[in-house]
Amino acid sequence: MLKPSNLRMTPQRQVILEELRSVTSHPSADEIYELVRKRMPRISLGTVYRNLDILAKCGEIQKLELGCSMKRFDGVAEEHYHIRCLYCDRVFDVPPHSRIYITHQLEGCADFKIIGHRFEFIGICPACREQPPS
Amino acid sequence: MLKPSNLRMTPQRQVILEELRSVTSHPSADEIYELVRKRMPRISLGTVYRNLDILAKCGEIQKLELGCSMKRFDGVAEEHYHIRCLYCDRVFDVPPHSRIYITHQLEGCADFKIIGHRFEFIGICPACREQPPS
DNA sequence: CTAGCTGCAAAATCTTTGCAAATGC
DNA sequence: GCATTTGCAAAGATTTTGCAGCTAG
Repeated sequence: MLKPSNLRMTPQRQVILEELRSVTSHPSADEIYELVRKRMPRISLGTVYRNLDILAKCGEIQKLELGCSMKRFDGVAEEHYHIRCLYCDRVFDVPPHSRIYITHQLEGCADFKIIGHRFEFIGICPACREQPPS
Repeated sequence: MLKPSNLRMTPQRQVILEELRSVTSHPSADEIYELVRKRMPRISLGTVYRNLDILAKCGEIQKLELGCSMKRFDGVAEEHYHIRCLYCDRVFDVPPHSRIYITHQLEGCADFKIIGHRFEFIGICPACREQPPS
């Protein structure tokens, strides 16, 4: 979680961080852009992308690499798993105590240095179970 | 692994399947296009995309949703985990006996119907350990 | 025959980038 | 003051789609 000292806290960066932290919906860059635009109508989408990248590199937020076309972002920096609804594509947090212990020893991949893993549950959310999409 | 009877086995589809099954490199659509083009110079990229989609929907191949910008494809239909090199981005298979037992019971997500999971290891491959990229 | 498929090209989607002006620190 | 950041717009990268002609079964 390195924070290079040459980074500035611009109003744009501040608002992007605040808006992302105010929701639990794991929004895409474009959704964050729409949220931020309500407070800062002149901000550009490029600025949103640039700041999300920078904030993710600093460890302030997470850029999620889930199995959907767009990247999504999470204002919670602590690693945790996610579960995505197959139908509505919404993403929810898996409670941290459900984090699975993953061994870093993989038979047959002995020469690989394992440095992490990505884990995503796929399921059907309560809302979509009630009312499957047309 | 449903195979709708209204599907035809065209030469293009056949060659795409053969080429994908002839490699273990988990190629992207564009890489498959290049492979197929050696045997079928007039094939179009659109046809490759359309056939990869159809073959994946039939369960003949897998469309991998890994944490990289392009989708990659796997000619092995059986589910197995993958490990991707952080440096060179190459993807390797994790031997099937390393498959981890994942409980479908998730505390706190009780209302979610879990139907699967995606799991990808990130590591550094032997080649990149020997000679880190510049 | 005819539903499904192809090649081509244009469009769509998501993300990155070049540049000149503006601005935190 | 000056390196970083911004808005804008254009370009890039990947994937999808419309269409008219072709083809497997």
